[in-house]
Amino acid sequence: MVRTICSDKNGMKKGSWSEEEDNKLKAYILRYGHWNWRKLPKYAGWRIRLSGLSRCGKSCRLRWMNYLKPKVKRGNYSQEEENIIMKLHDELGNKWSAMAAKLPGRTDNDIKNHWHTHLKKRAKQNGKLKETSESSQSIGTCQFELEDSQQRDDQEWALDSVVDIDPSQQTSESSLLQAESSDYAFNHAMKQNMDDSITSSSETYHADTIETFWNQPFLLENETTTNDVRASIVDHEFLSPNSPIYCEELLSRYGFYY
DNA sequence: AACGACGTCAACCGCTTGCGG
DNA sequence: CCCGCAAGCGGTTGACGTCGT
Repeated sequence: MVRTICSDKNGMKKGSWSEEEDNKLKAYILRYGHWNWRKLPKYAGWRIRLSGLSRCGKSCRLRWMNYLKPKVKRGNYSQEEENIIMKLHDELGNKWSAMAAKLPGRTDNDIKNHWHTHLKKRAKQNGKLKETSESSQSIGTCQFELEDSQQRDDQEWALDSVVDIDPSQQTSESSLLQAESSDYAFNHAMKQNMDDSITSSSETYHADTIETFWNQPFLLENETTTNDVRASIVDHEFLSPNSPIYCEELLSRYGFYY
C-alpha cells in the first residue's frame, strides 16, 4: 500500500512517510505555520539534511493536507457522505477539491480515491437504472433523500465544525477555528519573520534555532508543564505575539510541544 | 499452500492558476 | 503586460492487501 522509500537526484526523499517524518512535519507546521511550502523543508532541514526533513515542499504539502492536518477524516464513509459525493459528482464532475470543500474533514485525494474505487461503479449502475426507467419511482425517492440529506448535512456540518470534542473544550475549539481562519495573516507574519531572520545579520542564530528544533528530542506532554510550554511558545520569536490563542489551542488540542 | 487477478489508497507528476514584482 | 514563482488541482502510478481459484 505504501511506496518504498527512495531518493530523487537532488537527494530528496520520496515514497512513504515514516512516523518520525510525520512527527517532524506536524511539529514544524504547528510551530511555524506553512507560510511557504517550497521553502519549508529548506528552512527546516536543508542545513541538516541527515537528521532533518529531506522532502520537497510539494510532498510536505500533500502529506499535511491529506494526512496530518487536524480534522482530516479517512475511510469509513457514511451512506450520506457517499450519496452527497455522487450528487456532487453529478453536478460538478471531477472537481474533487470543490467536493472536498463541501465535505468537511474529507480531502480531495480521499474523495477521488473513494470515487474511483467505490462510487464510480455505483454511479454507472444508477445511470443504467435511469436509462431503463427514467420515471422510476425508486430513483425519484432516492433523489429526494439526497436533497434532504444534503440540507440536513449542511446544517449539521455547520454545527459539526466543532467536531468530536468534549463539551468542556468547545470554547477553545471555536477559538482554534477563528485562529485557523486567520491563517493567512498568521502565515504572512511568519513569512515576514522568517524572511527577516534569513536576511538579517542574525541569520546564523535563527538557522541554528530551527536546526535545534529538528534535532531536539520530542517532548511529550507529561515531560513538561503546560506553563512551561506556554511560556516557550509565546517566548519563541518566530511566533506572532498577536496569536496567543493559536498557541493556546495547539496546546489544548495536541497536548504536546516540541 | 501457492499464485494470479483485482482492489485500495498514499504519493507522485505535470499542468493550470493566481499573485507579486 | 510580462515573467517567474508558489500553490492548487486532477490524473496516474505503484506497492501492498485481499480474494478467488
